[in-house]
Amino acid sequence: MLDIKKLRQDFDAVKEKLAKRGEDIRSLDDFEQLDKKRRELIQETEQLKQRRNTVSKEVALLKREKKDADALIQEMKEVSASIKKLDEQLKEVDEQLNELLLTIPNIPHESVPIGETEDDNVEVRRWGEIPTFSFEAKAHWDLAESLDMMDFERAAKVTGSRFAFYKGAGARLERALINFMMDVHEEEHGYTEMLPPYLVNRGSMIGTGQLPKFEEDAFKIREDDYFLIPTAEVPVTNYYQGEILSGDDLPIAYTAYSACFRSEAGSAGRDTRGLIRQHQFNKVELVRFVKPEDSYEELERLTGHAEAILQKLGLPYRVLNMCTADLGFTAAKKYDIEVWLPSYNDFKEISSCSNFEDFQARRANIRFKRDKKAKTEFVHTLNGSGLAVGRTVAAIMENYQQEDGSIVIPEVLRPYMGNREKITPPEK
RNA sequence: GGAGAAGUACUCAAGUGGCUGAAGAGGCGCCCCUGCUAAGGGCGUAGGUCGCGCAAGCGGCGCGAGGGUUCAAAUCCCUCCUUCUCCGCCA
Repeated sequence: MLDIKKLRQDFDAVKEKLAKRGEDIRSLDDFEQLDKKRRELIQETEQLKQRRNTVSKEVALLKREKKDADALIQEMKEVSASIKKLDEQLKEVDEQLNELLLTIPNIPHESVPIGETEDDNVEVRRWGEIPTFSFEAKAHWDLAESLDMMDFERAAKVTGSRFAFYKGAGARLERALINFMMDVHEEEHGYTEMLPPYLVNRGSMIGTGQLPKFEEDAFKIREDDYFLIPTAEVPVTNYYQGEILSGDDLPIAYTAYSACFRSEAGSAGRDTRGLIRQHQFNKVELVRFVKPEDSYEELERLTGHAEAILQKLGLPYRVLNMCTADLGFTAAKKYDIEVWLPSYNDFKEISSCSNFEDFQARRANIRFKRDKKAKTEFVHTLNGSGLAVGRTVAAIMENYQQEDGSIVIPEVLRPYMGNREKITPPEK
């Protein structure tokens, strides 16, 4: 959510910046009129309320002295009726304005490249050697079959498309990666581990910006107003919803593993095979609550934490500075980390690291005080995948495959895999 | 899921319709006294948010949330949320 005062003051400048996103921001046109109407109503109703407060005291005084107060009471009946009417109007305008503000995306940071398509994303660095194979490399879904690591067909029978059973070494690899990632972030990067709820309420989904605009992307529980989390970002960021933190405690850093659920509405026909695009997948998430002046430095740090996992696993990747068209609704700046996937003969997103500045903090009302006497300020929130686990499994399988059909396990993972060195077909 | 009870400020807590625009205590801050890691005294402590204003300031809203009754609500009524106790069920 944008600062309403800033929007009021720099309306045209903000509008211009938002236009660069290529988003439909026609709703902004109503802002000035609604804002004006709202303030008029507030002034009117507050004036009447002040009158009511004053007279109420006079009435109380008269009553105590057993004097007649009927005239005043009669007058106040009318005043109260007017207040009620005005308050109703105000409530309606407030709701309209709020609804409008909730659908306006964040303002891109000045370091974000302006662009119209994903081709305008800017590669900022690359790490690792893209592997070459002396044989025909297989896609992970084919490897999964020959090594009996996953079963997509039976998952379709049991649940539906875009679900998977992990089996045997596949299940073990997924679990090993979760533990490995969490351990690195906890022990080496200073994050506090968290295991959040997988269902959240509507307020939380609004807080981090999934709602109200993108309700069709989420799975909703029918009878309660609960949603399956699309990412641990939602419960973990909303952990401090409505709170005022102490400046001394910042930055606060949490790493959380969770299953993630996405309806993938609008993704029909994309990435239909394998682990790349599932309705349910595992992810280790990084979330940071920081002081505003630190947030861009913190974004670099957080991105580095995600990259460290790929480096330890020896997976080649590149980092992109996402352009205005590809920023998403909530981010002021976003780096995507893309891992090399031989089956795509291309890089594929495996992590997304964003600085939301105070956009989420305003929605979720997360503030801090620098010291006891300081004014409250909004924190800046950041998050990033550290990493998407299923895609990491796919990347390891494809990049570490051998001519004999086996998969070499990256060294750092071996302690988590019963010290095995490679994955071979299960014995019959 | 059933039955009861409760939610007041940083914490504890008083408060059944109008001198409560929330007593008192603790804590915290400043000061005094005394002196050395004790004790006492004084003053301050509703923060937050919204509106008007260049500002000092003025005003509105705030007693879990949202409605309602009333000239007037922390106080009465309704709905919801949360917590606690007992029962049921369950990992």
